[in-house]
Amino acid sequence: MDQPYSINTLSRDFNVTPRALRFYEDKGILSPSRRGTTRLYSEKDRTRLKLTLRGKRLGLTLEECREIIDMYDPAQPDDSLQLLKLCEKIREQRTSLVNKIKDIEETMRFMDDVEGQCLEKLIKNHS
Amino acid sequence: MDQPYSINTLSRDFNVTPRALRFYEDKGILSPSRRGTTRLYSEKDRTRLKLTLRGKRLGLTLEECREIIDMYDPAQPDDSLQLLKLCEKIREQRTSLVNKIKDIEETMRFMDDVEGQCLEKLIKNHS
DNA sequence: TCTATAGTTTACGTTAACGTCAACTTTTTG
DNA sequence: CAAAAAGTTGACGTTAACGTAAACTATAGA
Repeated sequence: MDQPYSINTLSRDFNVTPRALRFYEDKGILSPSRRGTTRLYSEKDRTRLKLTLRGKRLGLTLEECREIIDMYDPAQPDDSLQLLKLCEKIREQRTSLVNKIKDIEETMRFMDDVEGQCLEKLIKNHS
Repeated sequence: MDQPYSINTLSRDFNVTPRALRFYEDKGILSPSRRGTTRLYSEKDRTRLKLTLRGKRLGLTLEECREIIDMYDPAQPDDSLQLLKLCEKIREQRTSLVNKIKDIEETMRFMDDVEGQCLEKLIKNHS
């Protein structure tokens, strides 16, 4: 269940290169333990990697991904002020996500429009 | 109504630098006319710029933006085969957008989760 | 007409996110 | 135990998307 993953296994599972995994480690996104010099990735690393790749698909930078991911770390602060700051960050992220959805919806409408014109021409060609 | 825009006006309107506008021209996204050597941007350029920036916010490359934008050009083909290919492209783009929405929804759920934990701790701190 | 102001081209610099060797060191396995 | 397989650390290369500075040119207002 909680067996560690080698760098090659993880890279195959997520379809990224080992180089990328080492790079993410450099950027503080992953922090595999070591057996000697060999990296051992945990379930937590898998989760963080998954969140990172999801963020990338949405156009976030690795730095932005890390910001989001670090929110989740059980090492969350106990300090009320810090917790409130976290809540504010969450609010900002939500706004940004809502805006992205709006962008997507508008792009969808754009596609509909283009498709409409396209079909019209196709029909015309066959009459 | 259809007065042309200077490079500075356009850059202010969309909050991008003149350098970026020239760069987009280099990449075939914008194609302003000229009065002498000075660029004159049309309404069409504004539209294309708007679509480009929208694409960028969704994490598309300029090249991908151009692909989408070029679909709309009234210079659409009359050739049925080309039109069908365009339809296929539209289908692919839709799939990609739907996937992005899924990613956003999952990220939203993630945020909810983090916020939940956060509020829990805050309440605990005040009891 | 003179001088700001706006605009142009050319070209090198920069940052993010890896790719691609090279040169070793460990493991693992037949 | 020897050779192949897996992994490691540099370190330089690459692409996208501009930033930035230099050196002019054109145009517009006092």
